This record gives sequence, C-alpha cells and structure tokens, in this order.
Amino acid sequence: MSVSVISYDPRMTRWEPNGRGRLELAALALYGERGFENTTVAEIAARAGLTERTFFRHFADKREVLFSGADALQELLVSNVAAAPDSIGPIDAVGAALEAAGALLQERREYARQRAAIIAANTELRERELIKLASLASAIADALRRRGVADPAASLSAEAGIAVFRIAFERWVQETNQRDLPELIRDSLDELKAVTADR
Amino acid sequence: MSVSVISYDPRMTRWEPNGRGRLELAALALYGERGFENTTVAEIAARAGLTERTFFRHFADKREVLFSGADALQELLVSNVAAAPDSIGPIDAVGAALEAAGALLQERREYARQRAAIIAANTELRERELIKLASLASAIADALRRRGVADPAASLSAEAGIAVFRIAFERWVQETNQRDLPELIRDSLDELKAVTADR
DNA sequence: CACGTCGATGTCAGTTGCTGTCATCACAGT
DNA sequence: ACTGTGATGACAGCAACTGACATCGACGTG
Repeated sequence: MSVSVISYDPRMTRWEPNGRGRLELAALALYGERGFENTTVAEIAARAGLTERTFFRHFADKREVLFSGADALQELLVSNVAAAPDSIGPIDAVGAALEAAGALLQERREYARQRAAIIAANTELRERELIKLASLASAIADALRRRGVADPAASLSAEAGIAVFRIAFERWVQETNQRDLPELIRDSLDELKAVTADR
Repeated sequence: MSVSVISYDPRMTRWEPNGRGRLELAALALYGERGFENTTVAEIAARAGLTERTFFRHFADKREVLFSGADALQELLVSNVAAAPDSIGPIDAVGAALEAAGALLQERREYARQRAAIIAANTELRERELIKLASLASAIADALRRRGVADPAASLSAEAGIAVFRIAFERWVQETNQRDLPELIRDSLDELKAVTADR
C-alpha cells in the first residue's frame, strides 16, 4: 500500500518519504477497524513501516495523531476574526469565521465524518477534542481583544461561538441528508440569539 | 496524622475506615505540593496507608480522584433546572441552577480554589475537567428537554450556560476581592445576553 | 458456637504508553 | 574527501493501569 502520491526512486533516499503522513493514515485506519483502545502504538508504527519510538517523535501521544490539523484550523479562525468588517459585533465576527472553517471542513467531508466517528467512540479522544476546542476559543478571544472587544465580552463570544460550532457540527455529522455545515452554523447561532433574547 | 474525625477502636475493624476519603486527601496534598505529574499513584496510596491497587479500585485513574464531587453537582443542577418555574425561559432556568451550584461551591471556598489551582496547572487535568463540564451540559440539556424545550434550543442553552459558568468561575478564582460567585454568574449571563442581542 | 458468605484490601505478574540515550547512515554543504 | 545534520532504529526503563488469586475480619444463619 503505497502512501506517497508523487513518484520517487527508493534508491535515492534512506527512508520512505512522509513518515508522519503514513503514521496518520495507519492510525486512522486501525482506530477505525479495531477501535482506539484495541490499537497499540507499535501496531500503528509497524503498519507505517516505522518503529514505536518514531511515532512518539512525530506525535506527543497516541491521541494527538488525530489532531494534527488543529493548528491550521486555529490560524484560519483567528485570521478570519481579524479580517471581519469593523461594523459587525463580536459574536457575528466569530460566526463568520466559524462559517469559513465549516466550509473548509466540508471539503473533506468523508475524512471529517470518519474521524468524528472514531473520536465519538472513545472518551479519551473526546477529552482531547474538547481541549482543542477550548484552545480554539482562547485564540478566538485573543483575536477579539485585538479587535478592541473588552472582557468578558470577548471570552463569552468566543466560548458561545465554539458551543454553536459544536452543536452544528454534531448535527452535520448525524444528519443523513446533507445540509451545508456553514448553513447549520448560521442557524445554530440564530437559535442561540433567540434563546438568549430577553422577553 | 489521623484522618478520621470520629473516634473508633482500631481493634474492632480490620482496616482504617474511609480509605477512599484518605486517598482523596492524600492526592490533593501531594498534587498541591509537587504537582500532578511529579506524583506517583503509589505515593498517594502509601500516604493514605493503602496500596496502589486499592487506589485503582476506588478511582478509575489518577485524575479521577479530584472529581468525585461531579456526580453530586450534576444532580443538583438537574434538579434545579427541573424545579425552575415554568414562566422563565430555558436560559434563565439554567442560570438559576448555576447560581445555586455556585452558592454551594462558595461554601467550600478554600477547597475549591486549591483544587482549581491544581487543575489549572496541568493539561491532563484540564482535559478531565472539560469532559466533566460537557457531561454536565448534556445532563442539563436532558433536563431542559424534560421541561418541553425542543432541540437545538435545549443543547444550546445548556452549552451556553456552561460557558457562562466557566467564565464566571475563572473570574471568581482569580479575583482577590471576593465577589459572590452567584453574582458573577448572573453578570456573565447578562453579558452573554448583551453580546448576542441583535442590533 | 461453628460455619459459610461477603467485602475491602493485599500481592504479584503482565501489558502498554511514553521517555532518555546512544548509534546509524544517507544527504548536503564546504 | 570531511563534516554536520536530520530522521530513524535499538534498547533500557518508569509509571499507569489490569486481571487473577489470596487474606481475613465482620456478619448472618443454623
């Protein structure tokens, strides 16, 4: 099972290229087949043609291999929050950024769903996902403060935005009919506004 | 260092009573002194006069020893949500329940702060705390549905409520002057309402 | 009182996640 | 040719966690 798309001459390099990517693929496959707990790091490494020690050089722990995209997502969110027009309030700046992120996730729909199923099936992985989302919220709050939004409005907007995203994403994964993720995010934010509106 | 408050006759029982409580106290002390990572389960057990194996009979893992109160908190929140008057909306039902929980936490102020400092100092513990809060949100959402609140309003109210609580609690722990936790919760909820209000 | 069950604990061996340390060796630059 | 660098392998070791079995006071029952 060749992983690399670009052809190369094995005589030119000491190792197959992209060990990190092979580890990610192997982990995703094994976690999906037998579940996270029934998979050992040694097995992942063997499937990728590497050793356990090398796995831990690329990923801090057994869970992290599923979360390598988090950094890019964070940058995307932060830059979108920063780029939002000054005319809109913090919550809508966050909402716009989340919609952009949702649109990106949707491009890898198959991957996103498979990964979500693996994470949903294991508590440890859900813990890791939650702290990644908390980190996103914190970064978004920072971006809002740079926009001049004071605390606690900045923190609250960020946390509320992440809550909206979580619920929209959950619906997107569960639904058989395929509504747009950005659309679900917008609807969820509107619903939050309705719920928090004083009578 | 005797742990039990009630006097007892050592000849009457095979073991010191309340092993679980002794483990909790020992863990809190050691995590506070040397930090979570530099503390071994064997050390906690030894300090409590027990063995490592017994620790794992009482607590699922090394982190869980700090979260034994979560169940009671969850019951309190759920029953308070259920008992809220029908006249108020879901967000305010959640807000009232959170204020009640905040009042309770405040009674053990010293313990709550020490525990919060330990958790804040370690990523693994923060992960565990986040999943406990997510579990709380899920239970609150259930309670709201039993009140007749439809989804996604139920989920969103619960998640937003937890976000409000997190931010209020953080402020309560950080502030040197001691504002009431329930008051901070109320203020944070008001701030959320302000932020999500459409112009 | 004798006896059997029960519950909390101890003991011990084993798996697995994760880390520190040193060696290897193709490749790149000088 | 010489040397440094970077990605990997090999190996030893610690600590978290688990399964299986033993221990022995308490307690109820006959």
